[in-house]
Amino acid sequence: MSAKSQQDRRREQRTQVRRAILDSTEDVLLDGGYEAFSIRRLVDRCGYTAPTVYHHFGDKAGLLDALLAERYAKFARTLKRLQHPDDAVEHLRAVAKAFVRFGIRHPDHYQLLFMPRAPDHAPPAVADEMRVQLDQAWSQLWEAGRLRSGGPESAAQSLWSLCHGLISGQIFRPDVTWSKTVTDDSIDALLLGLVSPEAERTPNRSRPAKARA
Amino acid sequence: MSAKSQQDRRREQRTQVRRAILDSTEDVLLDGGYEAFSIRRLVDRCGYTAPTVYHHFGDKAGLLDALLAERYAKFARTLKRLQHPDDAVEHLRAVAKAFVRFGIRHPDHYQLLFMPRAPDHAPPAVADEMRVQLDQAWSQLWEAGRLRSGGPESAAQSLWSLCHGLISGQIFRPDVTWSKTVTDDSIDALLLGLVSPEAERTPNRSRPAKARA
DNA sequence: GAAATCTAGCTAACGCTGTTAAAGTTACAA
DNA sequence: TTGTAACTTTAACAGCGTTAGCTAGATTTC
Repeated sequence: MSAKSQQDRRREQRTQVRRAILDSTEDVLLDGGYEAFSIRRLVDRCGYTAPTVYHHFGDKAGLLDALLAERYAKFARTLKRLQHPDDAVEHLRAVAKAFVRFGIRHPDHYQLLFMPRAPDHAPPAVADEMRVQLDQAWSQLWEAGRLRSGGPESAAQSLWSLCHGLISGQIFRPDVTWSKTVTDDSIDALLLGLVSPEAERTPNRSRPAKARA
Repeated sequence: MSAKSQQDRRREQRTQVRRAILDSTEDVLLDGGYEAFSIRRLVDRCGYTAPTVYHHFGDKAGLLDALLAERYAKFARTLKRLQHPDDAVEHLRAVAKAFVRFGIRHPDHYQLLFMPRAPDHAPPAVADEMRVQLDQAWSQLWEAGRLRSGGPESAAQSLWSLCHGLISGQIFRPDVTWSKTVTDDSIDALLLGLVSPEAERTPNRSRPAKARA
């Protein structure tokens, strides 16, 4: 029992150190932004030295990935709460808008999660979960014959691209006065253009076929 | 006469040096990509030393801006050739698609022109010309009452965001297998969702009100 | 209990980056 | 000839991500 508890205590200490480093990472990130973040600044803040950080996280990317995995988990939970299991279009609309809002409110996290530093460096695997989730909704619409043109991949990538463009535009061009409705307007418009209303295909029109899509 | 010609010769020498540095910049950029570009690599290639580059271009951003101003001028000329003065929607469609195609074919130039390195660093002023040109088309549609919702700013920023998202997605995620039709599909869909067909507004319904937009 | 092993953290350094101060060189003007 | 201005260089600064090599301490093994 003692041996086991010793191991546990050591593991606990390890996670405590990781916790402290991650918290300082978040601090530095928050008050300097992504561009200003550096290992030097981090170790000045958290008291440890650079090699300790490397010992625990491998390299800078590993450190940021670890931080982002936590943040993404939180975000994924809020996205799960938005599900409209009965209406694929409303599901896509809600997730897309929430996603854009998240990106604009947390530009540093967004950059780390979805804007790879180099073309070959893929973002953390956890960031693809959402895409898979959305792909399901698109397949559903495709099987229901409600995509006006193109396949479900094309539609999924369209919405994905629009969201990314909305976020990075508003992040990187604060000098532009962005329309307050651009996010809602563009997502609504794209869905309107991609998806045909339910009534067009199913002959039974028990429901009034929706004012929106 | 002699004095003047001397001055001219000096100016000519100056532009020659600038030309040589810019050409080497292009070379380094082409075979290493944007990430791998550095002043050191540049001066190794072009024979001059770093302070010479700084003397002529101010700093790294100035050097890249100078290169990009040239490249953008070429690009703007090809865009001008696409104008459909009689049909604002077709004009927007053609310019948007050409723009995305340009971005994907010249990722390094695109990054420099439209992806500022820091949130406060605005892209070169020359890059805004196109936006102004497109804004005119949107105002035209707005005045014709053909925007389904939102104002012309919102619509313009929607299309702009979509284009940017399409390009940066396909640049930075070569691991994803992008749909070959995603650019056309998404631009068509967004325009379809943003702009109502001409017949909807004018009471005379001589045309069947919906082939494309 | 003593020896071997493993872990965590440190100091100091490497090679790279953008940038610049200061000095030397060259060409033209007075 | 002397002065002035532009041009180019050498040498360096401050910062970056990263790592080799060492020490102190805890854990395991004999």
